[in-house]
Amino acid sequence: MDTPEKTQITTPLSKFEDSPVFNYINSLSPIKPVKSINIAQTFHSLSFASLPSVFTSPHVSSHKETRFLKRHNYSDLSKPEFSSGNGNEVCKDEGVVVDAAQLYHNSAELQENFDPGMSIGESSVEPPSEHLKFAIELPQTLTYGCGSPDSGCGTQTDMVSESAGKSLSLVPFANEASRKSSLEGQVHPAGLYEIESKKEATECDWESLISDAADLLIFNSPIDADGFKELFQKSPNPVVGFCTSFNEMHKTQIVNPFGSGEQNEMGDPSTQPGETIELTQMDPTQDNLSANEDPNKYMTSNASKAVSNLHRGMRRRCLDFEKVGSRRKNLDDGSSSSSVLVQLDEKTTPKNTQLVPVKPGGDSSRCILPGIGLHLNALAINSKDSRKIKLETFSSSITLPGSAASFNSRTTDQELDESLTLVSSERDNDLNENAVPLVEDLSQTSPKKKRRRLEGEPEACKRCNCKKSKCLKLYCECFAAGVYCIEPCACQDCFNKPIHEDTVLATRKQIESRNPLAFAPKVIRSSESAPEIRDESIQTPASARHKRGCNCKKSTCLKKYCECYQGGVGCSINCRCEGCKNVFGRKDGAASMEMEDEPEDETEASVKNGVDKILQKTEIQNNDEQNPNSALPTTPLRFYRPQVQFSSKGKPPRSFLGVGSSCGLYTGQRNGKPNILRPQSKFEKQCQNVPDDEIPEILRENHSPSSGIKTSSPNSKRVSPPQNNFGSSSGPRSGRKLILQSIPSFPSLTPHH
DNA sequence: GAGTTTGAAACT
DNA sequence: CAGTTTCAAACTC
Repeated sequence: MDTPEKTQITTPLSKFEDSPVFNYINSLSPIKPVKSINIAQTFHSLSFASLPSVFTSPHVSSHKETRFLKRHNYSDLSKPEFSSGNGNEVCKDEGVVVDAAQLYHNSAELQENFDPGMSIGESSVEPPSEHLKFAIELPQTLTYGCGSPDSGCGTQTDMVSESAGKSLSLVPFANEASRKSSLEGQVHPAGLYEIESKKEATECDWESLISDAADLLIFNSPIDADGFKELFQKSPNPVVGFCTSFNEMHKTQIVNPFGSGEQNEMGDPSTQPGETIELTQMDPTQDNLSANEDPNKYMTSNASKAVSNLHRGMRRRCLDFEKVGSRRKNLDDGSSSSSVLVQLDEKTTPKNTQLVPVKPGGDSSRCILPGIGLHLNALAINSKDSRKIKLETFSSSITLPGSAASFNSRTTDQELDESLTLVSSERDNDLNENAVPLVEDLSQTSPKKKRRRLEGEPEACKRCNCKKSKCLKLYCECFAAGVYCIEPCACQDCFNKPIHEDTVLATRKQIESRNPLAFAPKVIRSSESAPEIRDESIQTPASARHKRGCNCKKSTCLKKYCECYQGGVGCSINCRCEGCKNVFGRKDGAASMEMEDEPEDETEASVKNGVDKILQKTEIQNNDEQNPNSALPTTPLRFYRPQVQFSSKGKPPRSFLGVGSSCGLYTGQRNGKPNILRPQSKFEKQCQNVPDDEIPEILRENHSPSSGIKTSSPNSKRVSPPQNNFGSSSGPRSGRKLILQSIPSFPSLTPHH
């Protein structure tokens, strides 16, 4: 209201009032413009903020359609429909400022009618983009809406739903919305007015739709919805509540690779290279404060920014792949060095891969991202599934009651940052390590040579030293990790830079075409096992496995030459190694680590001693690595203990996470990101769960109990149980199922429904 | 820092 | 799929 925009809006309304049409409308609807406006704004702000990245707007699609299409291949068929439909609608919408004003008004009224809880919950659920989308549709709705005042929400809702194409449309919306969430931020001031009005209207529609469709689609369990609502309701200031919830969501999203699709959009003008900011730093509290101070302002121009920022943070952490845009240039300038290549959902399909440079100053998360991205990519294979994951994550975070709530609260951005940092450190996975320097690392940007870095700086991101591969082959650690080479790299003729993005992407595609999992984490870690690992020194063998297995002949799998060893995982049946003495688990099934279980003196005694040395060298960093284990907490409590207890014995040379981050692995693996969360919150759990289903078969091999590998492999015996999910008594699947149950709301959103 | 070893990646 | 070559990290001195 205070904002100029609002003022503008009101003005038009006054003018309209004079018009016969307006009068007619008024006669029809008791709604009063003024009041509605205020309310509308409130909602607007809320809705705006609330808009989850999850959903995209048609506009976005129009703008970036190409990218979206690529990435969102997985998206449901329905989606395309939307996009097409939206595109048409959008055209219509454009230039409809006046209508928009009315819409705005109407929407405000509608909002009033809405149940705050519902709207809020809805809004939170909704992606920002959706507003746009709805806005697009609104024009039509508007006309109708005018006709029937009472219809208000209901009418619009119906209209919307119709335009959308049906209840199912919600799902697609969500997908698109996620994509386009960034759009809002990008919107130009000129268009802002329209957009806002549209947004409001959209919100109304959205809310109404949700309310109507909620039963059908979104929330499988009322609990989820309620829980979500509670978040908002709890906070005295809806805005604040929203922010909080929003942040949480973002966190979740961050963890969730799938949100990546949006990242691109985030880029926008608003996203300046310099700005790249890290959401991590963004303090939810601050956001809230700002919102409180000037909600309207916050909501409007700032709101978009805030949202975009949040998204950005999320995205960046998660993986921004393509947004290179303006940033890239800056990066290229050499300002920053580190850039991260992240693969989006598309990665599921090799072709879609995209790289995004990240600023050096960027988040610590960067390092993580690459891995995550990759992992995600792998996971992404099932686009649908990916969605589920997202949703699940979201819902889970939201849904959790009491303890859960606490958990969520914890997962503030800061926490996330921390967790990310930890993860990153932890995760020096094969892939990730080198990939991106942490923020801290960035400071180190000093041209230390890689070796130095490796030796002295365990955590430091790896840097390559390629001379002939041009950093466009998997030989290059940076490239393999999905990150751009940075200044510290000693590579020659490097093409793995933002400047050569096209080349990099093309090369990646080529490699992926050859081997879709080429950029997937080499080490797959079953999240399930993690929990157990903690207590026990290292059960890694079981918990994690190298994707393809090693082929060591002379190193006896006791040196970093061995990828299994390097990844801190035991050798498995997949390995063709000779004379395996892998401390983390021998191919033959004997895991030195497992000694506890099966004390094979040979392995341990002899190996251990030697190993210990090695480990010590490699080491240290392992502290973080240990975390990985911690990361896998099955129970919420575990979250609190990020640090794992690695047995004094062996710390894996590198982070286990590699894999998964699992949840992505993170979920592991790359997913890790999610897993990433040091505390590993639900998110991780979810991720973990997800992985089984979503992880590519290859990845699964090791993990899934079903996989022949596991069963066959000696290690698998031990491992398999844990792997199965959390190793909890519940049994592998059961654990997962449980999670899913908790998550229900999101799944419902998925196209399935 | 130079040279060697090693095994993955790439190629045939 | 197997064998060979290429490559860069890991390692040694």
